[in-house]
Amino acid sequence: MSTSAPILAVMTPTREALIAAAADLLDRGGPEAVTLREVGRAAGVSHNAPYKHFADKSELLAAIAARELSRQSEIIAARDGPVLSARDLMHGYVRRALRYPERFKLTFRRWERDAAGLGEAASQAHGLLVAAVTCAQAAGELPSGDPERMSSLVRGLAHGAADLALSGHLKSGGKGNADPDTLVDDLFDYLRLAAAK
Amino acid sequence: MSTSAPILAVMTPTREALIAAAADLLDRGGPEAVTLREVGRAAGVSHNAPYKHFADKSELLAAIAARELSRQSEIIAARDGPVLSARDLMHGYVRRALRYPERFKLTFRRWERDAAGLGEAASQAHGLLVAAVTCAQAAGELPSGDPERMSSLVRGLAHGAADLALSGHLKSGGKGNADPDTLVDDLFDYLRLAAAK
DNA sequence: ACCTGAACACCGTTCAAGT
DNA sequence: ACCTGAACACCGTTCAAGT
Repeated sequence: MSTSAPILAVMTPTREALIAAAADLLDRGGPEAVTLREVGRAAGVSHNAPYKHFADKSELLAAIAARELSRQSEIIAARDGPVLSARDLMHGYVRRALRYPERFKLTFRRWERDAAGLGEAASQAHGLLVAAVTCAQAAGELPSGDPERMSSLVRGLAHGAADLALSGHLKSGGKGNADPDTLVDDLFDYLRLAAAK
Repeated sequence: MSTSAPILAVMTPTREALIAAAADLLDRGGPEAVTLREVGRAAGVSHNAPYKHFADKSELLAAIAARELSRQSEIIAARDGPVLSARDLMHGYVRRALRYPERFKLTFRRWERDAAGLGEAASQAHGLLVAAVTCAQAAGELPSGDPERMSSLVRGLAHGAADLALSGHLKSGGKGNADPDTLVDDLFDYLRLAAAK
């Protein structure tokens, strides 16, 4: 029974330490602070030991992004309370983006290939949202229609609001009422109105 | 009368050539392709001539971002036809993001200071949207309320949909109906329904 | 005022060994 | 199988001059 382990957990300790060190450097000083030499130093290995675990620097960064997407799913799935609503899911999305801005920006870079199982981690997180949206549609809180499409709509807003906030493009207004969480609530409120026809 | 010139037009030709060369390198090969040496070569000057016009590399990149925001405003303002609707404005926003993905990503980096008049260029573009949103609210196409806040909502969705599309996070669905333009239209359709109470 | 060439420190990557 | 140290090409930045 205990022989089956999560796929992503199959990692040598050194590899995991390298990813952790790189993520830490990223959080502290942005992408420019992530040098393979500093990563190796922080992980207690030589400056080119990373090449035994990743093809190049880009692959190490992709591993950070994949880890971040997986953690997002884990945080949601590990809740013992009631299932999160689509609205709460999006508030969590915004919250994590604002808490780890550099990881957020890194996660949504334009990655070349389907590197480091990044696609699987992303679709798993998206699946949880689609389920929550379907539930909200059944309750009449969201308009009916393709749940995938509705999920993309609400996530598009949450993602854009978070990204605009991080890049400082949401504070032009004097009242300061346009923070990402407010916009998420606004959208859900309007969608409920639209659902009531 | 003709003595007053646009502020951003006050630039030495070399400075402008450096920005153009850097933007071109960015479009072709992403941020990693933008090296000061290559920029100088493309502009026909030495590899450190940029330091006579910009404090460092970051300031040159910020100048590209500011130019991109200004152009966005110019494109909108230079139309001789009828004033663009808020919906068309957002379609144009998505269109430009997909056409120049690297510039789009660069524009929404987390810039340190208010570098290179980036803030002014951004608020000018935002002002055009607020005007269009106010107009749509008067016509009953959008719910009433603070126009700034409503503008942030629609731009948040357009921005997020474009960014998700660029990073490949919008193609998970099988039907492929979740492209950014569709999401923009969906939002405006739902908002019109909500406006009709 | 604007530009150049040499120089320095640093980084990604490779390679020949080492256990 | 995993790691190390030296080496190479490249890049951002600085500086002393040059016109």
